[in-house]
Amino acid sequence: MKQSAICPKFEKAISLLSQRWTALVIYQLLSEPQRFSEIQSAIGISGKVLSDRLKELEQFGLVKREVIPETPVIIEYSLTDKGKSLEPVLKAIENWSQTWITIEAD
Amino acid sequence: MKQSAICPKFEKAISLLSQRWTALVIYQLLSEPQRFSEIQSAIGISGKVLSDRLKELEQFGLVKREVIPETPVIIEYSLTDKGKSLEPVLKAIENWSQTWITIEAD
DNA sequence: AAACTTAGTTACATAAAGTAACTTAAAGTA
DNA sequence: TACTTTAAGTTACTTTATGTAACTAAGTTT
Repeated sequence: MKQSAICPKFEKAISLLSQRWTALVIYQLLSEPQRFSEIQSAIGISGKVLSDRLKELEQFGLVKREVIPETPVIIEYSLTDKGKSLEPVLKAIENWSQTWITIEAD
Repeated sequence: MKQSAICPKFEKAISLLSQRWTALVIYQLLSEPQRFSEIQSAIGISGKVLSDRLKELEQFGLVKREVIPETPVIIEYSLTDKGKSLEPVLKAIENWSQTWITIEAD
């Protein structure tokens, strides 16, 4: 029984990125900082799960939540450097998808 | 209400890769073709879910299942070209994880 | 004051994943 | 021959994650 030679850092990264919605939220924030409701309608995630994901991503240091005291108050989510550093990963997926994924018309 | 400008191919790729275990299974097969039980013990996935994932990946054209009529019979799973083409994606994640993920000792 | 918007939260329903025992087929062992 | 083991799954059941929709709190517009 040869046990997992899988690097724990890699495993942790994978478990982060393979949570549903996580990659899409990051991808969405890659273009620009956004508000809760913008992310929500852009990717079609429920408020509950988006709320969960943003908290996790914040804890993980990938996303920053900022309260902008305009009137009315704006709550803006943006990527930290760590978050932005995932861009190559997302781009690699994007690239791959253009070559290998087909969408069947129905 | 500006609706999803997200590319459907990208979205499909993301929904594939952000299913739990999918990326790890592919990563594992990247090194060499393997048998069911090898994958299972290497990444610590349950038989049930591995079975599900392998079927999905086969349907998706990423993995090939081959019955090798040795004695005893060997069932070998390997990546197709489409599967292998995910290597840059997995490597990008691996790279990222080495720079940005920390494992806390406890 | 009444109605609306933003950023959530709560309660409940459904779907996905984990666990452990079981199955089937072939092979090895007593 | 009967008994056990191994590989590759499957099944039944439990736990966890996600989805849905209604609700809240604070401020805004009418």
